[in-house]
Amino acid sequence: MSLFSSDNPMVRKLSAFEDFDEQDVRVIEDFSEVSRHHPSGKILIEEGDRPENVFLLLEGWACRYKILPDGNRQIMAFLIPGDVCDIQIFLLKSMDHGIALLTDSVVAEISKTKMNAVMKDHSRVTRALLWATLVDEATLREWLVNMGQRNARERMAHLFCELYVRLFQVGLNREHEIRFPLTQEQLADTMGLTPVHVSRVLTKMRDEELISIKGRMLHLRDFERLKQIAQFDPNYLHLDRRHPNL
Amino acid sequence: MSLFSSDNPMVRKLSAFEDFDEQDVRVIEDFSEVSRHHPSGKILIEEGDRPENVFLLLEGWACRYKILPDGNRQIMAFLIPGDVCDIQIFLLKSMDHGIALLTDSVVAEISKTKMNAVMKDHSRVTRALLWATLVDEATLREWLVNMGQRNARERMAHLFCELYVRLFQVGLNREHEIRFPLTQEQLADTMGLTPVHVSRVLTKMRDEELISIKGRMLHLRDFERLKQIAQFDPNYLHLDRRHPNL
DNA sequence: CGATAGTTTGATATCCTTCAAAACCTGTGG
DNA sequence: CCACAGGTTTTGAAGGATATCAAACTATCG
Repeated sequence: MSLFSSDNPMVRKLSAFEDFDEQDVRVIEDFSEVSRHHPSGKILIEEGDRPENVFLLLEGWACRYKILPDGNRQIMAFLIPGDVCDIQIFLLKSMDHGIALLTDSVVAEISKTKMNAVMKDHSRVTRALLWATLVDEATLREWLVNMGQRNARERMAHLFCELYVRLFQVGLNREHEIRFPLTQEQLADTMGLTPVHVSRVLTKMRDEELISIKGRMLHLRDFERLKQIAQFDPNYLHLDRRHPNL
Repeated sequence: MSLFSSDNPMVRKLSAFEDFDEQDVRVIEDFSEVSRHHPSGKILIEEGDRPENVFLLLEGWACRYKILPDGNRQIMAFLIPGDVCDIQIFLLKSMDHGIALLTDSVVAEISKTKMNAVMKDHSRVTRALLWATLVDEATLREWLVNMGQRNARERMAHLFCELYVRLFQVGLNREHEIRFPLTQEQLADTMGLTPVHVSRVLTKMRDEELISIKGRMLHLRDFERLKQIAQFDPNYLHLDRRHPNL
């Protein structure tokens, strides 16, 4: 939390990296000034689009995804409150992937001019935004490790641990419990598995009292064992300043 | 190629994004000023290190990798001449992965002060460096797609296509032929497969006259079919300005 | 020329997919 | 409150892709 605390999810998130002063906090909160509700399923950016704005998620979940010619879909990231879709986005001529909402959400859009102005005048905020970009990239690398080196059960455990830590960071957890709006099909598209296999693995994990899922809530009943199964090391989230022992 | 052409691999690479003037080219070439030879296997950065310099690869190959507690290794990126290891690296308190040389190489190190000075005074170069970062991230996403949605044969084909295009971009290809220093074990660590299976798949691809490998050179004997097998779409490399039809 | 790293091959086991059907939710209209 | 529709989850049987283990073979390099 910043010295001047805030319930703005982006302030909470970036505070893991930088101590902000009052003005910094105002600058970040300002990003959320103009926000809109959008329904689940809404596509914020489509592959091929020329990016016009930076999106900032205030409430809800979104994902980055790519659809292959054969129709298969790969989800490459989840966005949760406080996350932005790439602040340097304007450098690209066209998007190489899409971003879609997974739940009804509240989204702010930041114009190119506003983003440039902030990056010119507010070095601490800029540093924090660039740090967030590095963390996104590190997360992507860890997902690659997840796919390459872990089996279905370990992958699942790893994702649960990551999401818990990230939601914790923005204050959206309860005690070992988080909102979990993903369908098993979306989980399958995330992990490179079939929904059938996801179902089997989840059933097994429930039987072993590792987790329970009901009503779109996920309860990590044995966080320690989940971390161990996943060989989960949160270092890649680069949160050490705040939460030395998650 | 830039208006003021250069055989510096970084100039060649970044020219895919930006037209540089003479001074820009000098700034980029200046990064290579102080360079050193290092032997294959040398670890440039180890997981846990506090990053001190930005590394720029001038000759040779390197990889980003992570080693899990159980000893398994995942390779998460290949660096080829012209590639840098993350210009924002100083924002991190410790590295979440290592970078090692895969061949004898020539490497330049750029100090924090030098990098900061360039980013302050040379906007075109800075934009190009940030673009390169975005491309690295996009490549990581494509690798995730590769792992999640493609089988061993398709993954392999995809990697070959990507490496050919990237080496083409810095002028290090021959006609459908590139240097290819990777062992099958390294390929396995890249694709999340066993060396045994990599061997079988490669043997099959050779039998089908898709590729041939001898003396650490890779020949793409049927690039069209490889692209098709991999569903290779180079859009994620964001090279459209230069090579509209690779 | 021998030592060592790298590659190939075979037999068998495991994980995950595929296909198909049934069961279970959840929200909606009557 | 019920019935139904659509999406989601579960279950079973069988097949395919990749792993594992072990051994032989082949480059490469001092």
